[in-house]
Amino acid sequence: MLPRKTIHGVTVNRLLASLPKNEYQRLLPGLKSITLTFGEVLYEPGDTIKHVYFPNDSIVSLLAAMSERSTLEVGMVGNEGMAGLPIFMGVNVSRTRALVQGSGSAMRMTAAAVRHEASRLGALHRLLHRYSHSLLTQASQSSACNRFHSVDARLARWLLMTSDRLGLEEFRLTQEFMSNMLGVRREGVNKAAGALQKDKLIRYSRGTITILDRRRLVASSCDCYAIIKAESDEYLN
Amino acid sequence: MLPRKTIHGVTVNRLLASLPKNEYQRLLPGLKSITLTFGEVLYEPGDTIKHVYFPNDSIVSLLAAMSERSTLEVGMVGNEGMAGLPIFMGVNVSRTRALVQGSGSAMRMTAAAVRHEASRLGALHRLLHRYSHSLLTQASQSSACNRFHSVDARLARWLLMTSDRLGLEEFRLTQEFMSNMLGVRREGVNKAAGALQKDKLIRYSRGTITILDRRRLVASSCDCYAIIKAESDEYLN
DNA sequence: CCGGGTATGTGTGTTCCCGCACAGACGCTC
DNA sequence: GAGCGTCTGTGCGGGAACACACATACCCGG
Repeated sequence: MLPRKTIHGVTVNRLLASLPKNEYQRLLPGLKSITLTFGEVLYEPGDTIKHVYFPNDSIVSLLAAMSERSTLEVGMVGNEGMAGLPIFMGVNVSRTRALVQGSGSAMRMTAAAVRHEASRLGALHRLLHRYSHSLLTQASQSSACNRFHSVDARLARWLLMTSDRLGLEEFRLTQEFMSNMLGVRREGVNKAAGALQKDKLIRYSRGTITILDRRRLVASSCDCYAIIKAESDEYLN
Repeated sequence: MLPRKTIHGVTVNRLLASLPKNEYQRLLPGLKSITLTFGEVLYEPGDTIKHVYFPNDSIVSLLAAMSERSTLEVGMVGNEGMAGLPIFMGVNVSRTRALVQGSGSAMRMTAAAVRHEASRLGALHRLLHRYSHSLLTQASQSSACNRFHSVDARLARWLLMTSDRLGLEEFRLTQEFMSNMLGVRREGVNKAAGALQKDKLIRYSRGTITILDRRRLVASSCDCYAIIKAESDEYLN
């Protein structure tokens, strides 16, 4: 686990925390602390984006939805990022579904405030630029990963990414849910999870997943995990 | 075919063509007209980006390279865009391979000039923001497409996207090359291409591909084509 | 403690695509 | 026009993941 900035023991959004104090102070009036609850949908494809979200200890998944049945995660947003990036890019409509994958707190900002802030070349502007690159890299790498790597490896990667963003080794998620993230069937997740459990890398039962051996789990996942992680962590420097 | 801006009959980059005259004039000294030839590699993953490229009638493919054998296209850049976007986002290193997929001309600009231009909030800044969103959408949609759709449909989509950017119904590309773009084996491309040819949607022989029935080829491709195309075309407005 | 809903385990066939192995087929050069 | 390299066609065996179909197992509320 990386060291993480906290206030009163609660993880705070690292993107916001990287802002110089004066700029943060300027943004503060437009920021509102809210709670995101599992399953909540922030945007559907085609929706106008009204707010952006800076997760603290929550996670937002960005999904490409094809048919009603098939969805695939194309981006995962935790305390290193922001959901609602299109607003920053001058686009008001979301092309993905933004789904709360992990309950927790987040800072919310109106689209208008983000647009206003994007019209000046401050620290937030610079950070969001670099975050855009990070998200693009994540999408590209996941794309190739989904194409070439086994369900087992992809599940391992996904669990690690989730654990990193939650800052926990244990969390609750059903196989059904994960199947929607990985773009495979529920039975496929079952098989992959069974294999990981058999190797004592994770334990899970009825929606509760525990990472038992992080190091070996990383080994069993593909390099994609390390590549995406490096890109997500280092852009804040 | 869309109407396309031309100078002396040669297609010009639409992104640059969308700039107001005075801003274009300001950029002009930093732009150099060059020729890109098929197979040329502009950047490898990890390379420092020295120039960005605005294709006129050329095409640049952005590839995620996993093992030496496996590559997958994560973005296609034609006259609607720019290769080297990370520079604009404040990142100097490419995470993808940029490969010239179609010979032709392009405008080249130094990284320093792009950085300088990004430090003012002009028309280019706004356009590149929106282009970033377009590229992110393209990567996301392709990702899901690669996951859920058949090789046949994906090949149809890819041929259409290539044809759009070249502005031609006929072009030269081997099955081997396409297999690297689609992330499948050469034999898989052969089978898919054979199916399309049997249905008289395309004709091909020894590297020369001709689109015979565009309308039905669109029908046989997935919606992904239309979605990506809409996003690529409309951001310039 | 009993039922119903949710979550998980397992099996059987099928399909798509991979890996390998060649066999043609065309085109360029000497 | 002989030879060689590149590109294309095809066939076969195998494996991963699909679709469908159930058989549990656990949890919670009445």
